[in-house]
Amino acid sequence: MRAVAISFLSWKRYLEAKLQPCGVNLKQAALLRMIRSEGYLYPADVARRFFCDRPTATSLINTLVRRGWVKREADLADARRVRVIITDAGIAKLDSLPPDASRSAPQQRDPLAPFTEAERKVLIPLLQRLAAHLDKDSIK
Amino acid sequence: MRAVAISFLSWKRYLEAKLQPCGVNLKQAALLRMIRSEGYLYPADVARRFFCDRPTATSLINTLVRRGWVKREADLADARRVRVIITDAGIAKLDSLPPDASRSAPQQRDPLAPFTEAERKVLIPLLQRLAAHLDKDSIK
DNA sequence: CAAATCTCAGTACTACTGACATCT
DNA sequence: CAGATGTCAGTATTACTGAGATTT
Repeated sequence: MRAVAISFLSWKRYLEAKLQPCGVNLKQAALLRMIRSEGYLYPADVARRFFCDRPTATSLINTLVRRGWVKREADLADARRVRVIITDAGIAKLDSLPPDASRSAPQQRDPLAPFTEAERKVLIPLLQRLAAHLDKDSIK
Repeated sequence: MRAVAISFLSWKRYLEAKLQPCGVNLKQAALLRMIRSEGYLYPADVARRFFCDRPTATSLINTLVRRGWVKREADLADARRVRVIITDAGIAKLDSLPPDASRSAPQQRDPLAPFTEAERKVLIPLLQRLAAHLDKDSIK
């Protein structure tokens, strides 16, 4: 897990440095991308995906609302719930980000650079199994 | 990198929940462990190891000083520098932590549980190479 | 009424920038 | 003096707890 932590933290710091001129941090960019691709998210979804509590999700959402990148919308099916949707400004902001500033789509600094094709074929499925294993358990 | 992020964040949340009753978070525990094992650290070391800036390292150290777990000491060889050393209370606190609450020494929830012995022998070196690759680049 | 969902108030910690004092 | 090291002030974000409003 030490190697996982170093990998993640190095990568995070690299991406944050890259995103910073855009006025976005890693979590904000990831959240915007999720909302755009899914159409909307409930605050509880946000909390689950970011491994945080619901009040924390509220503040994550609030910072994006303050920037004008997302907004809240009533959910007609269940009035307890709120849909978080992306705004035009949010889409524009996402489009303005450097293309490799994502956890999943690297280019300039390729995490896989030091590995051969055969090693990648082994490493990637193993990593995905590790993530699935740890993630599953974390849903208390 | 997505799998790496999910693995790390799930693991982090699990450990933080475990450490919380002790009044320590993951970074604090890791820092205490580093200081104990190395004897002392300079603030610049702390910044490098936690992938943060020097002022942030100062506040990490300050929170531990406030708790009485570490203290600062003059460095005789270079008067610009400060050594951060652990106190008796810090050692006692470390010893009181649950044994598997570390990034490196898991027990109750084994991250490697779903893997066979052969798979572990493959995954671990690959992960260490990934960490070394990303970490190296991050030293600007 | 019990449970789910969300938010608010308050607190603490993390992280950065910019500035500055000190020492090599 | 240039460079390295550490800290301070100020600000913003993240994260939690505890409480409360609303809806199912």
